[in-house]
This record gives sequence, C-alpha cells and structure tokens, in this order.
Amino acid sequence: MGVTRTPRERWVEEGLRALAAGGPDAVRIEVLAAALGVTKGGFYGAFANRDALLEAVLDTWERESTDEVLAQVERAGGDARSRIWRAGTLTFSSDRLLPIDLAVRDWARRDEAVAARLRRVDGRRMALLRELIGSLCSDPDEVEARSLLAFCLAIGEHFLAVDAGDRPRAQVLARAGDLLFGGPAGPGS
Amino acid sequence: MGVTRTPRERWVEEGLRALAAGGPDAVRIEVLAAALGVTKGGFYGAFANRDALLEAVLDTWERESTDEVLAQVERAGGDARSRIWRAGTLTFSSDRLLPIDLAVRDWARRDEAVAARLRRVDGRRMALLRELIGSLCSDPDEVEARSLLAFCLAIGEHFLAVDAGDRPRAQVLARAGDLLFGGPAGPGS
DNA sequence: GCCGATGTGTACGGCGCCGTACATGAACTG
DNA sequence: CAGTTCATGTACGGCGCCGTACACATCGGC
Repeated sequence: MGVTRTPRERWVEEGLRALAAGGPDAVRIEVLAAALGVTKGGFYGAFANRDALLEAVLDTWERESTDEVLAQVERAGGDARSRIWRAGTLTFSSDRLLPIDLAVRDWARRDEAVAARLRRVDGRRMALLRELIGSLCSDPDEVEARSLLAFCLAIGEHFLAVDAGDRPRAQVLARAGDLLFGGPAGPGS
Repeated sequence: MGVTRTPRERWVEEGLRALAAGGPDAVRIEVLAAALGVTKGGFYGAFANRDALLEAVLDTWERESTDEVLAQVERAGGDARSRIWRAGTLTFSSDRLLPIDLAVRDWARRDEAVAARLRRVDGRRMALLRELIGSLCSDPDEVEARSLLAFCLAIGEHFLAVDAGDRPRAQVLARAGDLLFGGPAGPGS
C-alpha cells in the first residue's frame, strides 16, 4: 500500500500557519498543498472538506492553548506572580500561539462556533488569573477587575498600534504589571 | 447627462458595513452592488478598482475616528474623567465605529499600509489619554502605564470572550476604571 | 424634440478556488 | 514477479469574483 506522504497533522500544521498569517479566509486547500509541495489530490483522503480541516485546526489550537500551557505552568511551579507571568509568556509571547490567538479572536466575531471555543479557552485562562490574583488580593470585586485588566493588557497590547513613544514598551508594561499585581496600590509587593 | 444614482459615498458606506461584518475580504464589489440594488456597472465610474474603494473606506473611518470624535469631546467639555469616558464611549460603544475599529485592527496585522493608518489613529487617541490622565496623576511613568492599561481595556474588552462570570460586566469595568482613573490607588478621586 | 454626454445594465474573458472522478504509480503480499 | 491496495497526480465542471467592452437609457443644452 502507498505511504501516507501528507498525514492530517501536516495539513493542520500548514493550516495553522495560514490562519496565523492571513485569517481563516487564507486557509485555502490548493494554497496549503502548494506550500507542502503536493497537490490537493490527497487532501480529500484525510479530510472530508475544507470545514473539516478548519475544525481540526481549531482543535489543535485549543489543546495547545489550554491543556499544554496549563500543564507547563503547573510543572514549573513558583509563586503566583511568576505563574501569571509564565502563563502570559507561554501564550502571548509565543511566535507560534500568539498570531493564531489573534486570528481566532477576530474570527470569533463572525462565527458563533468559533466564539464558543474562544469562550472556553478564555474562561480557563481567566479562571487561572482569578485564582492567582486572588492569592494577592482579598476583595473579590477587585480580583475580578484586576484579572480583567491583566487579560485585556495581554491581548490589547498586541492589537494596539502605538509607536513606543519615548519610553520602551517593556518598561511601560512592567509598570502596568506593578499596578495590577502588587505595586503601590496592591495589598503588598 | 445621466444622474449619479450611486455616488462614491454610498459605495463607501456599504463598504464600511461589509468591512465591519466580515473583514476586508468581505468587501466584494459585486456583493456591495447587490446590497445597493444595482450592478457593478457603475462602480468603475466612481472608483478605479477595488483597492481604491478600500482606500476611501479607510479614509472615512480615519476621519470619523479621530477628527470627529475629538471635536465632539472638545465641544462637550467636562473634567478629565468625563472626557475620557466620552471619548471611549464615542469610539468603543458605537455600533458604527466599534466593529469597524476591530476589523481594521485585525487587518493592520497583515497590511503595513493599514498598520500605518492605525498607528496614526491610536497615536492621537493615546495622546488624548496621556493628556487627560496626566491631569489626574503626576508621575509620568505611571501616566504612561495607566494610559496603556486604559486603552488596552477599551480594546481588549471587545476581543475577550468571557461569559460574565457571576458579576455583571459593567460593574467589573467600573471597578477597573476606578483602579485606573483614581480609585484607592490613584492620587485622588 | 434632437444630440451628445454620462451613469448604468449586460455580457464576456480570466482567475483562483472547491470538490469529484479517474488514472497512475509505489509499496506491501503471497 | 504478479496482484492488490492505497495515497497522490491530473483533469474536469462549477462557482464567485475582478475588470473591460459595449449597448442602452436618461438627462442637459440648444
């Protein structure tokens, strides 16, 4: 029997690349095939159609963004502040996950099924933030507000298009982190 | 001479609608024409091609998002906190501007010319925030951090997909606003 | 009312893509 | 070495869209 030269994962991998680079409309079977150096002939052996590929792409993204990130944070341990930082870094400083995340986030505005997935993912992320910030701050309303701010900072920072002004972006972000996780306003730093 | 039944502004208006609903890929001339109840015949009298329409669409968005919003804020007056709130509301609670803004923000990730426009727009918005928050807070580093947080909150809040948890979103946002603009941590409220 | 100018409908060629049908060829089996 | 099987190449029909060419109609000026 012939060898499977292009198994599902390779299509998914290339699909993730295309999604990250150009959004869901850029996930074109014939384009992916060309990028993989094959024709689309074998695609329909691995997937029923384009939508099935998009589902598989989202499955992979969801698993990597939640289970794998949370497992790594758990494994590395550390105090609350460093866990927050690690979770944020793994998700939003990753050349792999970040652009996919931003693309999915926009996609979710137009597709309710994608929005439902994103709610699951963001829900788990917020749960982690609430838990960790809850150990730094006692007022539950304030925990919620700080968690939302932290998440919005992590996301919004990448959608924002401001030239760094005079200050380096990293320094401003560090200062913002102080405000949220225990700067002068917090319960202790 | 014939009457212009479908002047440039109507194409631009419909283009903005399509952009807001489905991103730049959804701005299809034949689709807009159908929505306007005409054929694409007249389009190429008003525009050289599809790209020219997209430019005009962005021009309109940029003008409405900056000059018009800033003029309204200026006209209405009020103290710093209420001006911030008004600017945010005009931009990010508008059924018209908000979805266009989110679509442009994603588009900018893939198109450098769009990114440059967005930098101009966000730059003017951040300048306003710096100025207003600067009147509430003296430390310039902290002004920068709070401005960035405020902007990220305004943007990220709409890209986030979290079900409200137990608390109503508006209440959490209000609490976050307190943290940024003069809650217990601020220089005075 | 007729004429020329101008906006729009219609028809066309081309392109890129989807999904299907079938041919091909490579690997395993005996 | 022949037969079977399976992944892939190739060819095709269809669709939606872009941009062009041209016919038509509608209006202004005379």
